[in-house]
Parts: sequence; structure tokens; C-alpha cells
Amino acid sequence: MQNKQEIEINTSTEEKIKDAARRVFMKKGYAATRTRDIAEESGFNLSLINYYFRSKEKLFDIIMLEHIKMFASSIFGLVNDPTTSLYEKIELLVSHYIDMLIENPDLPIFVLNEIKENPEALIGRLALDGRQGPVYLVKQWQELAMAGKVPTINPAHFLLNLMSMTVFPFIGGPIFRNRTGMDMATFNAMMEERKKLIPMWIKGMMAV
Amino acid sequence: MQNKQEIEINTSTEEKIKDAARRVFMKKGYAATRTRDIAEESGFNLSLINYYFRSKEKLFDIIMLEHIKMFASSIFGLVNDPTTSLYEKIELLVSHYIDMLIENPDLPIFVLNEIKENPEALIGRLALDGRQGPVYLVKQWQELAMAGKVPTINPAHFLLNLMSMTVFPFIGGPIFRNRTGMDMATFNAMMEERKKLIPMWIKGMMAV
DNA sequence: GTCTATATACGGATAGAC
DNA sequence: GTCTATCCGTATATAGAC
Repeated sequence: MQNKQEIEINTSTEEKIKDAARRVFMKKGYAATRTRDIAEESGFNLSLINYYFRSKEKLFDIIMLEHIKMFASSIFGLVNDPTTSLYEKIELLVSHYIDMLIENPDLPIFVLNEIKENPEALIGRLALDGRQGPVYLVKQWQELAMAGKVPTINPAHFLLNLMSMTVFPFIGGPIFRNRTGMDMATFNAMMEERKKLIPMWIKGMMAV
Repeated sequence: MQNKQEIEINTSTEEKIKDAARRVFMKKGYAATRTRDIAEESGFNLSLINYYFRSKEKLFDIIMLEHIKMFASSIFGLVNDPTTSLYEKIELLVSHYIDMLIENPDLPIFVLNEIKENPEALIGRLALDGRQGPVYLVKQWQELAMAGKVPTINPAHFLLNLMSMTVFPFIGGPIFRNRTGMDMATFNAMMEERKKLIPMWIKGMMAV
């Protein structure tokens, strides 16, 4: 009787509420979300949110932590893989992020916005999850730099460009689609194209 | 007596409340902002907000409209100037935006986030302000394309890249600075560098 | 125009029945 | 575990004095 409920997978009430909360928080942000919205979205009663999660804030914390992990830690293995070249890493990074962003287009603006509103509480966790120690990707860059195979400008520019070109189209997506009259399917196809284009452009920038 | 107050410039109570509201809304977003915060920030009494603006929402609308205009309409003349080349337009655009973003680093995430939460209400206005009719910048691009001087991929990619590389560093700025331990002055200096780098990179991408 | 005091509504959280 | 009913703090908005 007691261990029966431990076996349950993703259809438990608790999990359903979390799923609903994820959707509502993502759409409206923390402050604009009412626990009543989450209850309605989940199909369960308002009081169950407090029964399972104590408070709106605790529920939000759990979900936010999951998102931050999704953003950061999933790429840890990738950038530390000694068997792939720097260029291959760039290709894999871009491809990985674009896949994730097509699935969750609202994720970046949600995370970045909540971090902006509450930096102390959230950036600390993000750092925790970034793991310490040297990243293999950085080593590879430094080797290229010493060999004079890479421009002398601050390498952070390239990292910024990589993230910019990958992530920003999703953040500006709603406006962009509105201004160009582009539908979602065409937009996503364009993002798929960018999996190959972005590494190519970055490569071009990095050529001395 | 009646026309005296028309001459007042930016030090009226109304304007001070608007300034305060701009700051608080920008920092916390619409939902998380309390009219009390605005009152406190302005140095005036809570009730004056309703006296001058009827409601929190109306005050927000006014400010948001100003921001959207700032974003969109200030570049109208620039992209329609027949006397500058396409490349010069890119340089001017990047330079213009980076200046604005150094002044108002929180502006993009604020505007993009509020638009995401309330697209119907806000995107319509943005379109209004975008003015109709052909943009000279687009004509110049098409001429280059017909002359085969530009790659065959969707030109929207370049527009996206331009905006991405210009705007995104400010959106991701807090995280970026935290991860790299970079201070604000160094960050801004890096953004200044990008005024020259971004047009150069875009030019490289556009070469066939 | 600007303030104090207050009406009114809303949202998070809990008590308690089932 | 899940529901109904309700409490209570907080936030917007307004009435009315000065």
C-alpha cells in the first residue's frame, strides 16, 4: 500500500500540477501568474497546490531549477568532450540549442526575464550547475590562438555571437513573424537551416 | 494663468511620475510593479498616479507606447535615406542601437517580455509605427541580389543576425557578466567595439 | 494639486468536511 | 488525497479634506 504510490510515473497529481505550472509560468511569468490559473490549467483544485508544494514560490523554484539545469548542464558533456574538434563542438551546440528552442520557444525570454528580476536568487544556482574547472572547448580555443589561427580580438565576442545568433531569433520571434507575416512552420524551417548556417558564419568570423 | 502651465517642461509632477514609472516598470515588469513602488520612486503620493493617469494600466500603456516608438520609429529615416549605401546603413543602425542599449540595457528584455505576455495589445501598435511602404534598405538589397552580389539564402537571415548580434548581448548581459566576472565598464567597452565588428562580420557573411 | 483615509477587490494560503 | 468555504494580507482605486 505504501510503496505502490512510489512506482507512479508522470501521471500523478503532483506531476500534473507541475506540468500545468510550467506552462502557465512560462506564458505569463511569475508575478502575473495566479495560483488559480495553475489550478485551472491542471484540472485540479486550488488547495492542492499548497498541499503538494507549500507555496506558489516553492513551486516556482522547483520549476525554475529544472529549466536552469536544462539550459546549462545538458551541454556540460558536450563542451568537455576531448574527442570532438572545436568546430564540431560549435555545430553540436547550435544544433542542440535549436532543437531545444523549437520545442520550447518561450524558454529563453522566460528564464532571462526572471533572472533579471531576481538575479541574486537565480544566478547563484546557475553557477552551481555550470561546474567549475577548465572547459575543454576553451583549451581548444587557446591552442588555436597560440598557433595564430584565430583573430586577436576578445574571444568572448565569438561566444556572444554564437549564443546571439542561436537564441535571439526565438526571443524576437513573435515580432519578427508579425512584421514579415511568416507562419510558425516556415519560421521553424528557417531555424533548421540555421543549424548549418551559424557554424559556417562563425567559422568565417574566426578566420584570420 | 491657463497658458503658464503649458510651458512647463520636464519637471511637472506628471512627468516625474512618468519617469518614476518608466524606471520601476522597466526593472520589475508590469505585473510585479505596485503603484506604491511608483509613488515612492516619484516622491509623490499614491493617489496622484490615479489623478494624472486614471489607472496603472493606462500609465503603463503610455510608457510602453513611448518605448515602442523609440525602438521602431527612430530608425525610419535611417533605413529610408537614399544617400547612404547599404553597408553604411548597417553601420549606422548598429551604432544607433548600441548607443541606445548602453543607455537602456533593460529595454529589450522588458519590451520583448511584455509583448510576449500581451501580443494582441502591443504588436498592433508596433505595426502602426513601422509605417507602410517600401523601405529603401530593402530596395538596395534587392539590387545587390539581382547583380548576384549577395548569397542566395533568405535575406531574413542577415536581418536576424544583425539584430541578434546587436541586441542579444544586452539581454544575456547579466548572465554573461556573472559567468565571466566582467564588470559593467568593460562590458560597455566591448559593446563599443562591436559597433565596428558587427558590420564587418555581416559584410563577411554577405560575400558570395 | 496634493494629501489622508478608506472602500473594494483580488490572490495566496489554510481549516476542515468528505 | 481532494474538495468547499473562508481567512487575511495586500494592491488598486476613490472620496473627501486641505
